[in-house]
Amino acid sequence: MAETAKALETSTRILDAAEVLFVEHGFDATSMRMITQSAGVNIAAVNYYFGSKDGLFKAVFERRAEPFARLTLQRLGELESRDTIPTAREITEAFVAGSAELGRDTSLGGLLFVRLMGRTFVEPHPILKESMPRRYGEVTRRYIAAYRRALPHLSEQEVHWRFHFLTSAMFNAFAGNNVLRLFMDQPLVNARDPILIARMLLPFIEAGLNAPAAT
Amino acid sequence: MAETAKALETSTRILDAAEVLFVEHGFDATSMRMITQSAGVNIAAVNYYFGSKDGLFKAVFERRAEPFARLTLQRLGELESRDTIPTAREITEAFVAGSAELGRDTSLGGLLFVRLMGRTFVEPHPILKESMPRRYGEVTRRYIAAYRRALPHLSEQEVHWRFHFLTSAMFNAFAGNNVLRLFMDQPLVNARDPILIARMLLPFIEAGLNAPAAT
DNA sequence: GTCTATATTCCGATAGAC
DNA sequence: GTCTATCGGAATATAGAC
Repeated sequence: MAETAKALETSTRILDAAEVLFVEHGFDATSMRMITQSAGVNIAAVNYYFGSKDGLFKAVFERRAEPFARLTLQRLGELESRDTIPTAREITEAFVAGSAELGRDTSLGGLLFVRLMGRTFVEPHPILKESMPRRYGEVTRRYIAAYRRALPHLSEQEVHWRFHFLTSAMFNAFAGNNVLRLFMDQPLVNARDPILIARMLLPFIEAGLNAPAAT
Repeated sequence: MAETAKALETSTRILDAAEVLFVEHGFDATSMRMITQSAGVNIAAVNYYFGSKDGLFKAVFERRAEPFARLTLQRLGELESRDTIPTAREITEAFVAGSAELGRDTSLGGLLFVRLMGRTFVEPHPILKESMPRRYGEVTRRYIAAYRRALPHLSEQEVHWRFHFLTSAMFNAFAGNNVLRLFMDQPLVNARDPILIARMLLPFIEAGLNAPAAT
């Protein structure tokens, strides 16, 4: 309590501004001048607090990583503490709810983070090569294990494929990366409401997961 | 026949090199020096042939646009020339086959193009704002119309949503943008074979499309 | 911790010789 | 058409005063 409310710490202001700009323009197209100007801090502050632009990017990611992993794992844990084996639908609800919930809670910057994820798939930054599996390896393994129990008619490989498909659809949907937005002059769907997106996603993914094995 | 075989035209060499580098690193992270060096041409050649880096990017896209649109439209046309209404499965096969076929025919650079598409969703370059709807508007409209006939239990909005989901899953799958690759140290599935990808995709997408409407 | 000033590098683009 | 040389600007990063 030694410090009175002094608006926001400089490092936090940098993280907030950088997160928005990285999501909006990508890593390369975002300069440190844009970031520091948007944050209202001095240009040298980034190097002082984060060492480099790469270090800042990693810090932006790390800040959201733990809450996201904890939330999705907790949801799955609640599901698995019951007597019956969770269905694919229930597992998907737990997984999607994590993102949708983060998306609603703007104080956590959740939607921004999900969009950043969507970006990172197509443009993986080398600095995350080590930290991402450490952060999310357990999440991925445990969800895939749950899906395998729910979908005994599928081989392990095919469960992995379907997890790949569902995460692609999900992260792109929450991120608003829409082929319709690119291909049509006036796309009919362009919603940003995480609740609506989750409602549209669930039947599609549930049915896709439960589909018979590939021939 | 006035020209003897002189390896490859300079402009084509530039297009080929630029396509690979744009896909690999993105537009901003790819410099004209990287491109001209990879193509083995002079640094000034890009401006001579394409006017600017933006012009080159547009040319890279335009080169693949027409064959892709023609192929997918032709497939759908064949389907609709029959007596019966095409099923969601058949429409999806026609759509996916277009990408899978381009992916197989390396002389067309198809897989590269699909990966470039996947990138463009998350990082739309302003220079494509006008040309993309012009090129692909008809493809999108006609496929969505076909899906609407095949899925009369869904509202127009929901058909658009599901088209969004299926294209996300498809383009990411063909592009290899895999959450597993990012989250796990040794992902189980990382295949690049378009035929295998299409075989894994189809049951998932078919079932997802035919799923009941969202509650 | 915060700031100014600057070092260094690389970028896209072009002028002009051949 | 192809090349060299270079311009003007913006990038990251840092040295050093306060």
